[in-house]
Amino acid sequence: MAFGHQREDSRLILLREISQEGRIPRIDLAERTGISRATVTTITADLLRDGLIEEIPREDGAAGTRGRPRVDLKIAGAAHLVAGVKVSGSRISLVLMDFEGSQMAEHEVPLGAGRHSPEALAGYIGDAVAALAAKIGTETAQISGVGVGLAGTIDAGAGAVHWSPSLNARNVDFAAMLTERMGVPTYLDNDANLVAMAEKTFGLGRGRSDFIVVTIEAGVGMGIILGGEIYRGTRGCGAEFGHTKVQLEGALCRCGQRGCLEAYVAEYALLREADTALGPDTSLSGQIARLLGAAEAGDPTAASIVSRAGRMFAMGLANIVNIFDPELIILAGEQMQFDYLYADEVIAEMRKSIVQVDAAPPEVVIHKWGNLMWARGAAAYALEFVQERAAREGRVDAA
Amino acid sequence: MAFGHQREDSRLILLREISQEGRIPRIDLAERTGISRATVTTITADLLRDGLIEEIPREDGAAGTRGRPRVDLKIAGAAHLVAGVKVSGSRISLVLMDFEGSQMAEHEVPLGAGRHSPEALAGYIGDAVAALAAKIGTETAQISGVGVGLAGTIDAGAGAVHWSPSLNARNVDFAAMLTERMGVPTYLDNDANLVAMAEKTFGLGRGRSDFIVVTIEAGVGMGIILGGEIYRGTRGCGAEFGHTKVQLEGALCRCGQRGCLEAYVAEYALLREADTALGPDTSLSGQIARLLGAAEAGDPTAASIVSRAGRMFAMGLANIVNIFDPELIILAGEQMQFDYLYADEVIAEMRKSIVQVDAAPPEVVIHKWGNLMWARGAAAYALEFVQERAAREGRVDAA
DNA sequence: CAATTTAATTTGCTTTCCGAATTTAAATGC
DNA sequence: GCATTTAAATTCGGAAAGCAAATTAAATTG
Repeated sequence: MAFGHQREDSRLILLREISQEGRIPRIDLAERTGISRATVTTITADLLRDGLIEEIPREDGAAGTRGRPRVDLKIAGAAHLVAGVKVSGSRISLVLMDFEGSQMAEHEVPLGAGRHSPEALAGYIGDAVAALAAKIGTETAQISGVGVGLAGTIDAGAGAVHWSPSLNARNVDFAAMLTERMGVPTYLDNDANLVAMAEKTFGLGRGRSDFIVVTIEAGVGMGIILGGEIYRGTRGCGAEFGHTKVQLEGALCRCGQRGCLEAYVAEYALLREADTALGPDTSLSGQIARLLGAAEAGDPTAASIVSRAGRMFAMGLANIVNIFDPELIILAGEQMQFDYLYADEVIAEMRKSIVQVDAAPPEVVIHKWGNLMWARGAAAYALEFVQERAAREGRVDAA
Repeated sequence: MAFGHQREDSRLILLREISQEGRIPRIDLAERTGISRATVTTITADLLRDGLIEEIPREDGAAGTRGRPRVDLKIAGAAHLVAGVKVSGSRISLVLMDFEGSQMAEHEVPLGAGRHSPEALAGYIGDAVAALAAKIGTETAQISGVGVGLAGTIDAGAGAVHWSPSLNARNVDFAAMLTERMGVPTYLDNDANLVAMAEKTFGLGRGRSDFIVVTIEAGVGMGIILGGEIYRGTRGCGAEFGHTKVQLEGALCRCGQRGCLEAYVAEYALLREADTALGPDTSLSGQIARLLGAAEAGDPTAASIVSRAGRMFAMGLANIVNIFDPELIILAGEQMQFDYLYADEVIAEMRKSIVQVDAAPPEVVIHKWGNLMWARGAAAYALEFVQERAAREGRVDAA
């Protein structure tokens, strides 16, 4: 029996397949997974009994074919609840999802700027999750898993925060702390990885197993999906795209080193140059807009600042492509203000800088999303764990 | 039964473990693999019957312990033969290995410079393999697998050569051609990957599952091992470390682009600057020596050339670390003449350029090896496939 | 030489999952 | 309206993998 060796067993494989496809008949499940029809019947019967999946009664569109009609299966939304939490500098954003991935509620609470003690932050998160659950008239105890995204260097496997701008302590076993505080299994990850997760589950990376997500906000982040899994490096602190070097002895980065990509393309990098070129301005975002406007209007200094940022970004991106050879790159961002980095010229320049082979260069897509995407990614991350648990446990005791 | 689903089955897991450990008693196999002792007994009995492994009669050193003595198992060298082939610009290098990985013979034949037709090159390789087999009084048909390493962009999975400096045609289904020509399954890969393979199997990467190998010869290459497997990118043409960009609008590379790492550290890059600084020289390697000597002696121009190459190399290396966060980097090279790139200052500079976290920076080791290491990597690559086949087939008909 | 210790094997059983045969639920033909 | 066809789903018997517990084997110790 394949029981002792706890590798991916067929229950999980089928559950994942159903989840990914949304709705799918048994015969297609057998086809896609290579599991025999007989076994698919047995296992899906189990999953149905356990309340993890449901049959969809009629497939209206598919009339007219002879033979016994296929019966689509889907994930039973009601089986579980998961929450996704994103902690940013100024607030905590949350979403509540059912087992199907449908959003049930969202919630935001302000968070005092600066660093917090781990205990305090765990408390804020716990309270926010409780408030989130209350929105659909339930409570924290009914949630099967919570995903939490945090900026900083995080060891997702161990659930530890090595360092984060939101915490005033280093090397905190934060996942365990949250799990204990809420009484719900909590999974921690770096926020860039969560965007990758969101793209994989709901976004443009759906169905793709190898792609890279680049995010720009205050800094430049990257999430890498290899073989359908988040790649984290050995110590869980790889993918520091923003601190790859694009210039020897280059511009000063806030990490203290020189020549980091971030030191050319991040907001603060443009601001300091804008101040030099256009004179200081009290409004930060206003100043960026002024700079872009001046560049547009033909101001040579402003244009050179913006164009250099774009070319540096293209160079950094090309390096990623040369190393990973991904099939898809998703440029994801919350704000429109980084449009100049996502411009066609920049992408074209990147294409010119990669190693030329016969195969087509990687697809590059731009995906703008709102604030809650981070939290949705966190929820998707938790959902994977909950699916795995649900598949492993024979029966689920939904209250 | 786990038969229909052909995932890694226990036979292969145990065979691999024995192979990796060299010699290991059953009880440790059970311990390490998580397979029960009962099953280990059953499976190893099978493997013994099939002649794939052997018991080692006495373990002399381990006397003095109570209880029934452990009986070490090892791979049966005689079970299979594999060959490794490396095609370089001027010759074909080959090694013959037994199933244990012990070298049985080596062979080298000159190869006319320049490009060859696929048919011709397949012929040369086939003849060379036959000559290799003849060295131990056997023939090609007795070899169970051949690994072949080639420079160029190669799709290892498909066995296709997109482009290679050794071939005068593009997109050749070269593995199939060799398999047919020799009547032995042949596995193709990029030569940088083979060095990684050699390091993993025999070298400093032994027992490591995540590391990176950087090679310098004419160009700069990289092999990436993630999770014990060679990472190849989506289209099998990633890891182009030599063409990552280290300078915007930088030095001209032979690939036609500007600012590639290679354009600062490769032999030809140093040569063209050396010619400018010291005047031309007819002897290529002599000129490099002259340059290094002058730098050593305090010539400021020469020193600046060499030091810039070193700093550029450090920067490229730091980028790799920032992206992958490997536990180990192996700087592998055939020749001593790149010592200046492997100098302590260069490594120190790299360390300063990576993102600082609490965890220790990756270990960096330098490994110099001879010409046959490539071929040994190719053989190790073929060996993996032969092991897999042997584990899958119930019985092996050794002639 | 009996007791002890540890490794390896044997035995009986459980679990998983397949192939083949069968049943089911429709559409179609007459 | 009823037999026929078609395709999906299910049932049934069996085979393989692999475990736990009991047993056997080979050594040391007192």
